[in-house]
Amino acid sequence: MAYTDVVEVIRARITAGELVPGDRIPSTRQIVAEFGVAMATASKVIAALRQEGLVRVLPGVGTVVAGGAAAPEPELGRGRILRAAIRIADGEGIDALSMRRVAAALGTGTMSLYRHVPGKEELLLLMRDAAFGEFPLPPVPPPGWRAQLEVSSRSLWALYRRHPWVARTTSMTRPYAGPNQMPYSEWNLRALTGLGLDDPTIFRLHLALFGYVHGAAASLESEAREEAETGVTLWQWIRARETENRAVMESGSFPNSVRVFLHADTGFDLDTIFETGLARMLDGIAALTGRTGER
Amino acid sequence: MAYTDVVEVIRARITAGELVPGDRIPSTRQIVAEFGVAMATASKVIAALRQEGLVRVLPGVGTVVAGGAAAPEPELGRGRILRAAIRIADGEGIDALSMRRVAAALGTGTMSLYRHVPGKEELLLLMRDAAFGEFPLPPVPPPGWRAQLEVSSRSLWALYRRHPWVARTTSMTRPYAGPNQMPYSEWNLRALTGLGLDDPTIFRLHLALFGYVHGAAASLESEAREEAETGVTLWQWIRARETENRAVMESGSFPNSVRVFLHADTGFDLDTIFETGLARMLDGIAALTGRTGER
DNA sequence: GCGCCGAGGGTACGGCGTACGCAGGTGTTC
DNA sequence: GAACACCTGCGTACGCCGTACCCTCGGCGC
Repeated sequence: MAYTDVVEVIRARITAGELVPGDRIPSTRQIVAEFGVAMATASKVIAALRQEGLVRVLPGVGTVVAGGAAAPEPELGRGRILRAAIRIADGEGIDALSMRRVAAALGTGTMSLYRHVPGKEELLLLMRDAAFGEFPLPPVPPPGWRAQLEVSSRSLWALYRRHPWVARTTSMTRPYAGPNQMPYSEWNLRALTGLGLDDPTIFRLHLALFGYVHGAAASLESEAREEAETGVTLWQWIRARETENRAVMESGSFPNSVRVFLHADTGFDLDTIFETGLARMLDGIAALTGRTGER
Repeated sequence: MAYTDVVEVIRARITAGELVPGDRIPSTRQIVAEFGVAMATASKVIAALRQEGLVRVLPGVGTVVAGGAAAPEPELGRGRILRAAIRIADGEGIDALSMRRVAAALGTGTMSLYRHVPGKEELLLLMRDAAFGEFPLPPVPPPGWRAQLEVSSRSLWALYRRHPWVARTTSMTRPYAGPNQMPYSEWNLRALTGLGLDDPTIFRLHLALFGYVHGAAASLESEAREEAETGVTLWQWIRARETENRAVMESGSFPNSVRVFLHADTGFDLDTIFETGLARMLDGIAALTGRTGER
């Protein structure tokens, strides 16, 4: 039996739809067993099919049927892990993200993940960078430092709103380090350059602005989510607490808190709060530079 | 031996200072053993002492000597747990804080903690509030809204610097809720009241300012600690990364980042960064109110 | 044909939060 | 005294977690 015969049989299985793109064709050893040929023959069969472009060989996995948009991923792969992890973190919260949970979502073994990711911390870093990749800054910045800082801050805010876990995992590793984070730093530093500020000041202003956006997201997100889950506003919750300090809180010692918190229902909009603080921060930078926003 | 004799002996021990407020007096069974009297007699002794107001009976724990502000703590107690937990979090980081670790530090069983604390989340909340209690605001505020906001913000900053874990655990529960946090909110809201701002705006400014301090602490603390532990500055670390993006970073695409980060050694002082952002934020509020800081 | 290599994955270890229940103490009542 | 209701300390166990270690298996170079 010539190797072309075997090629013919396998090609027939593919064209018949018996094997669809992504399926594994018989391995060399299986060919040896099934057709009673030598190892060299089986090797030649696969080489011929690969030559035709009918199949693709994935090292360490096997030889699979090629095909248009069908699973070009080598089964697992960093990208699939990353997407699954982000989907879990978005949907179930960062606390629900475990290596076992990710593996289950992918239908694979837990330890298989470690072939593609060194550990959970690195996975979080990659997730973080991938999230930044979803919110790229525009290629051409708007005119004026203020508009530029608004663009980057709002983009960062949108990122934190879309992926709340990013704000809460920032401190787990060195920040601003991934390739998708770098443009943010660069953008802000560029916006602040040329205004007559020295470099240490530019650096501090950049960090202060990032810190503000980050802090607003981190401290407000949990409150918003808790309120959404329980339907209890902050002040209602404080009132409902049965602690020993209930009397203190209603004692009249905190008149301003009572007055303002009672209006919290109308004033508690995350985006509005963020914009308020951002405007103050930029006003403060404007006061420092003595310019009003032109480049 | 009449029950009054036994009463006399125990009263003598108390007045002699042999038993101080909070100490347990002999239990009924101990009285039976020590004085050779019957159970009914021992009961009568304790009833008589209670009648005098000399002792207090704590159901299920014993009878203790009464006294002004004496602690009736039953050996363990919430206060000891709290102090041990804070000591661990300060010294070994919040990640090292586990219920088992706290119990070990106290030389007690893990589950004993749950007699005094509902769970870890509540323990963290109590720790947070205790930390706030360490940094009380002055009883009489300085004149002018700006000076007042500076006082509270710097006090909060000092708190975060002293107990870094506070900044990282804020989002785990409802913020600003403990009795020691309330004065901070009240202080800021009072400072912002009377400047012609409406309540929702006051609320937003307050949250924005808190968010800034919190964000600065949370995002800078990890960087500072990592740098202290490894001795590697941020830029050195980025340079040392062996990722696929090293070429990108050195490609000249980020000229401003390179320029500014190279000066990071001189500009990276946490307190200075904090003060820079705080001044900007307050300048921004000043621009909004049209006043410069007077009340 | 045979060894190599790299991917997938199973087992196990130490650690976590905490539900549950038991032991041993208490003052009071029979 | 014995029984009772109570409270505190704490041992055991369960189901999670991250991950070190080792095994299997397929394709490939020799």
